[in-house]
Amino acid sequence: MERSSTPSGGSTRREATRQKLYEAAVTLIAEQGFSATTVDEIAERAGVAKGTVYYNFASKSVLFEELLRHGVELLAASLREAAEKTERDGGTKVDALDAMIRAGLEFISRYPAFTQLYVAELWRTNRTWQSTLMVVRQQAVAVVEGVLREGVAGGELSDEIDIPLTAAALVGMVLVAALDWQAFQPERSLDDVHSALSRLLQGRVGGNR
Amino acid sequence: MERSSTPSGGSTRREATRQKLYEAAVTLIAEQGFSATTVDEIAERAGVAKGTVYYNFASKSVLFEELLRHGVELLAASLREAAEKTERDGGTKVDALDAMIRAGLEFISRYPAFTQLYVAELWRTNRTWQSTLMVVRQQAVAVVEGVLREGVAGGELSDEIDIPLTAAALVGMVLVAALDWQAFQPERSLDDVHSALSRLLQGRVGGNR
DNA sequence: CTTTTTGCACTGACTGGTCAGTGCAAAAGT
DNA sequence: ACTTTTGCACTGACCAGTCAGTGCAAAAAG
Repeated sequence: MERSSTPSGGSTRREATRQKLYEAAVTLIAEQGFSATTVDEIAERAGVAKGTVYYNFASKSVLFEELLRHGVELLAASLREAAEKTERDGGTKVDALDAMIRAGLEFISRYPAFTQLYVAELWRTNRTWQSTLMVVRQQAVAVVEGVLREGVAGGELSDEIDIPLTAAALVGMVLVAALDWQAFQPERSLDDVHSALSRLLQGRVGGNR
Repeated sequence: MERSSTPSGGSTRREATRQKLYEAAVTLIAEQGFSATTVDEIAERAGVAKGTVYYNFASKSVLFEELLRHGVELLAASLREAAEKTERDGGTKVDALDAMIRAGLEFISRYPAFTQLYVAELWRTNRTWQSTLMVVRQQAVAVVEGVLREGVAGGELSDEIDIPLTAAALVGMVLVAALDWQAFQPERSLDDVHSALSRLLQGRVGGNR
């Protein structure tokens, strides 16, 4: 019957199967979208029988929702870690933002499919995922907002900035630049992309140095 | 024998039907995605019979492709217009970028559904739309690249900026900030969003004014 | 002027195929 | 022993695309 959903403690075999299903689903859904991806395809790509999908997940939608939650935890964790590391190393808040941009780019280049899928589904007016996605989004944006807030409090950043809007814009800038990089200019290095974004963040676009 | 055709182009009735179908399709696809939207739904929302969809468009995909082309032309035109107007008024290139940000925001708030759909479909690895979407994307990004290039040539902008990457990042910033605004903070005014982005562009985030 | 023809625009019932989800007995782990 | 996975046949809903036919107005014929 329904085992407790906490992964810690479940059998290893089951967990391994779920992992294979996540990986298969994330790439297929990123490529084709949720509706266009069939459960048969997911099962086949994961090398598993169709029945196994339904033994492990209540439905196709549930599989997708758990996938989203799983993925965004990884992202939020790596952003948080980047910010904290900068903190420990005595960097400024702008340094922390810069480190987070890099962490974001690294995440996206490691899990491009998850990012594609996230962007594609986030702003749907569709009621189905909305609640899951709101949570998921908030986790990522909150980390950036936290750093901005501390920067303003400490006088390092202008107190005129609009924290939620600026955080959203920064996340968007990184997200879209990264996807564009992967999709349309894959020959560029991560450093190229990082320094372009860094320059934008630090206002070194206008004025000749 | 010659059918009475209106001097410029096809019959008015046909054009009106196609317009209704565009409008119905754009909102439905933005809400649900391409695959999850049925032709029956589109026809019903447009107030026509299903057969009419196929009388006017070869297939569901073709309807969607023409919709994309139609929409991005509006966007590129309004960006171009904003840049040119700034030019005429003797503004700087940074002023032009700022005007384009505003034009982008205005476009998005006028056609939110188109923007949603564009973002959701653009980075799919799926082969189906790729060619159409590349063209569509290039039309929008090229306008921004043009202004950046002129700014660098004229010495107003740093010659160290990576034009394609910066253009993509700027477009992304505006796109995502605007969608976030619509979806999660709709009470904010266009001016709020514009000034937050403007501040980011002009590097007034770091430093207390 | 009246009747007939022509062709465009549209209609909606229908078809052939697809796919999420089920059921179950046998096999394979652990 | 028990949990998990397999393989496969099956169902019922749903959906893209088709097609024979309708309505209408302008043009041609009478």
